[in-house]
Amino acid sequence: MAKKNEAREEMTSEEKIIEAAKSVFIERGFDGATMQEIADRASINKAALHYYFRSKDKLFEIIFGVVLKNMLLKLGGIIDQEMNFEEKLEKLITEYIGFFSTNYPIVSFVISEIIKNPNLILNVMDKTGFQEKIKKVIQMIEEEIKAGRIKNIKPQHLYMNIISMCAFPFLAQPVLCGALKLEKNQFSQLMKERPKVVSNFILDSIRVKGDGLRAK
Amino acid sequence: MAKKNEAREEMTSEEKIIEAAKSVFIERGFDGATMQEIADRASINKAALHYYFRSKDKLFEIIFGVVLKNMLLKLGGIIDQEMNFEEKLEKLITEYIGFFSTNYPIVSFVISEIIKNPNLILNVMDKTGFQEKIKKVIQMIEEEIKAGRIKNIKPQHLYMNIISMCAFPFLAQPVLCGALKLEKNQFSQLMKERPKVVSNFILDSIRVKGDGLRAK
DNA sequence: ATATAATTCAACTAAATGGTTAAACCTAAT
DNA sequence: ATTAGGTTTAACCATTTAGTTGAATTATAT
Repeated sequence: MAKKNEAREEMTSEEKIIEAAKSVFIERGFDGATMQEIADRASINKAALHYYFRSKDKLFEIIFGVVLKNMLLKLGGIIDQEMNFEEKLEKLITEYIGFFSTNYPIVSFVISEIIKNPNLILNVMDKTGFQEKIKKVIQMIEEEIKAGRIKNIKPQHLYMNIISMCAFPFLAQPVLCGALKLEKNQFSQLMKERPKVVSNFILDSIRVKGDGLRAK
Repeated sequence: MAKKNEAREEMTSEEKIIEAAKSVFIERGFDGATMQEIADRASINKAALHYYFRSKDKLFEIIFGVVLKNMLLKLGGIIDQEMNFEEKLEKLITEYIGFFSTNYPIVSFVISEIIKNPNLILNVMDKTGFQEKIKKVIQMIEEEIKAGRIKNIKPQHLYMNIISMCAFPFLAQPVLCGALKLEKNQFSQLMKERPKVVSNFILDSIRVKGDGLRAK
């Protein structure tokens, strides 16, 4: 905590505001956030807030852009190393789950706000190179299929399957815990196992039959 | 539309309020909703709103309870018929996807609000018998495993996989469309295929090897 | 040191919003 | 018809909130 306070001394007001606004918006959403709380959390006056960022909308637009961009950059930066397909897939899944387990408040914030206002993505998506990264994944899948190393499935479906199984359990955590009667630590335990489980689940599904050597 | 207006004439104020409040809360969330808009949409005075439901909080509590309960009842009522495991699984997936494709605003509303205030589930979950329904699914999976008809996987993980692949694409629809460069109609097309795709994907994964007869 | 510009602040405004009140209005039952 | 009950309304209140203002303060350059 000493570190954070030291750091804050050296931060410009603008930086303090951005950090504060990020945390408030993520915690409360656009409607739940107030300029006052953002100002308080940045340890500045509310008027200074308007001095730096004209309005709540402007501020939100910027914060949302930053948050979404960072998220897409992180998610996009995962699939670069040279490995074979199975290793790549396992790596991807493991890192996705790691990301979502740490950042699900951000993901949930992004999804909620986008559902309320779908225009919000349009600006950001292009600037991150995320689409190109995903295209690479799609192409990789296509090649594996063409080479007959995995079963035939539309790459978009496979990608949706992967990201769904990695992300959804964290978003729906309270509901799932209720439905499955899980305590928090039981849920955490399941999530620790999950990278292996999901990897195996997917590989078991898409590996071509007759490849009995690697099976189980 | 005639039907809706006719119906509204016969509705009590209380019913009109509940319907209006439901739509406003789902559309805007608790923070984004205003009592005025709810009153307007119910075609009554704002004071009448407070006459029937003391406060915004009280009204929200009731609406949220109703919405979540209906959702859980629908999701829970899907798995009753007598069939074999594979048929049941396909049926479950098909109906889940059908439900989420129609009701994702509700699902997203429920998830967002619960994330902001996890206490909200506690009350409702018990009253719906949802947990018992899920327990049945879990037991069914356990039996299949014990009988050696599907591979060994923790039933909770399998259930999470199923519901994730059914629900998440709709929640993340705008993001996925952006990432995969899909037009709305292309996305709809994918979602039409999805019940079959997901069913096959799961069955391919959990069927025991050597059962080459049914494969592909 | 002084002038200039950037930054911060306390105090304010205007609009929106949740909630209240008291009177008016129905609608049965007597 | 009258009355007693629930129901509806317009007008109001108190609080919160985004946004403003103008003065004070701090840093920066001359």
